[in-house]
Amino acid sequence: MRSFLKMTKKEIIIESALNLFSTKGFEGTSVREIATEAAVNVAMINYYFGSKENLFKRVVEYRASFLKGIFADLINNSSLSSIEKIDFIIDQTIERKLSNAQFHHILHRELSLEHRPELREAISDILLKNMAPMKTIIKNGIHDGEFKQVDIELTLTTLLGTIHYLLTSDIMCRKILGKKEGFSPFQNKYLKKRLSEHTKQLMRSHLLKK
Amino acid sequence: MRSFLKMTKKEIIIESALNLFSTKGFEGTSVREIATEAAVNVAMINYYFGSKENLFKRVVEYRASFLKGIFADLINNSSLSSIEKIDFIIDQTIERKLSNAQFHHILHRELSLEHRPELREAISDILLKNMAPMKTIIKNGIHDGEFKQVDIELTLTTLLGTIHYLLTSDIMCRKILGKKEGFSPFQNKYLKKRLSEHTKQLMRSHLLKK
DNA sequence: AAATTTTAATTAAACGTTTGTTTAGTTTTA
DNA sequence: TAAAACTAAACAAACGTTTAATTAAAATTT
Repeated sequence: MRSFLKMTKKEIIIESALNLFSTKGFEGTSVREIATEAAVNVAMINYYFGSKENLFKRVVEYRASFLKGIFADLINNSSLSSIEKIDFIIDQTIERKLSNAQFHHILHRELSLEHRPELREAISDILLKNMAPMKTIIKNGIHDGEFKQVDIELTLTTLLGTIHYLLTSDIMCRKILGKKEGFSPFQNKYLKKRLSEHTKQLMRSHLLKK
Repeated sequence: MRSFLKMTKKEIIIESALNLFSTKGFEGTSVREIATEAAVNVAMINYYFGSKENLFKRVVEYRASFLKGIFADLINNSSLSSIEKIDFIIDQTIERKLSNAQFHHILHRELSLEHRPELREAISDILLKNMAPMKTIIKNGIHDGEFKQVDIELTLTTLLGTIHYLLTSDIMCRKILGKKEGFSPFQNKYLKKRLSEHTKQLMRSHLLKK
């Protein structure tokens, strides 16, 4: 059992729901399971959130706030070259995706479904807002002559796609890297370093002029 | 309604299930929905497949056979350089992922869940078998001195991740590419070409020695 | 070729569970 | 003492599955 120290019951429910939704999916998780995990009465969930679907939205909102405003001040940092900014973005993205792997699973799973269109809209907006500053950095790099004239949107897709694809599941990650069953990828320093080095090298040869 | 010409009822059920599972998820789809879509009695599903979960496995098996044995003979084709083989793989992968987008959603969604471990095992094996010949091609390219000494597994991750990430959802695809709501990405020739050119260019600068 | 038997396909109805949600009452807090 | 937090129990609806009966097709025997 996790420790729910210094948390309101509402937060405990959200954290429990996040945990279950990410491993079992929305429809695969019952409110009774959430209640048990959070050690509260079933009725409390509807008392606090009105409905299961509403709880789901609050889970997304709750965690989405973690992602806000990153990279925004990186754009105007004149002491870094564009490729150094890309390096920074790569490490930040790996760090963030690794430590919130579960949450990212929820987002992308929901995106690939055709239920709850407003939620899909909200999720894609979250992800897109995150891409906006990256886009500007590449654009500036091109404008300054540091970068080649690449396809900006698809370059971002490559950056995020590489990291995301590896983290789709622990099982795939293990198999891609040829690791044994004991290997748990998501808390692994070696994995972080290897992924970081590959992605940086990739972006350098893709972006930098010769 | 789709036309189920020249299909056995079993196949009709599988196709209907594939369609619904991919848009609403496994738990989000009821057997009654599947029965309605396939225009058969509810009991027929358990009659033919035993259970809903079994039907799901059969859906995966059914479509997985489409993916078998591709690229296997590409390895020994001596009339193509390694980078030309990569080009071929890129176009094939785009084509295949685009025309089976729904099915790929099912696979990756199931992978990101922690339900049904045997199925996750089976799916990751399917995906991995697909990567094996690609791996060999890159390995050979390196050995022949045509390619740099890159991280082979992560290079594949990049190749597949780029394509996969763009196709996570039509809504994300539209937003990444800055298209209006009418734009339907998955049957779009322009998208194919743009994605193909970007990925090829990316792989060339990543793999080829200068 | 017709009649008969056997097997397979199909159906409507019901099964017991589980689902998300609500109610009505109780305890706790302010 | 009024509002908020919390509980056990019950709610109807939906779930996957099974049953028992019927129709259609295939195989076998006359």
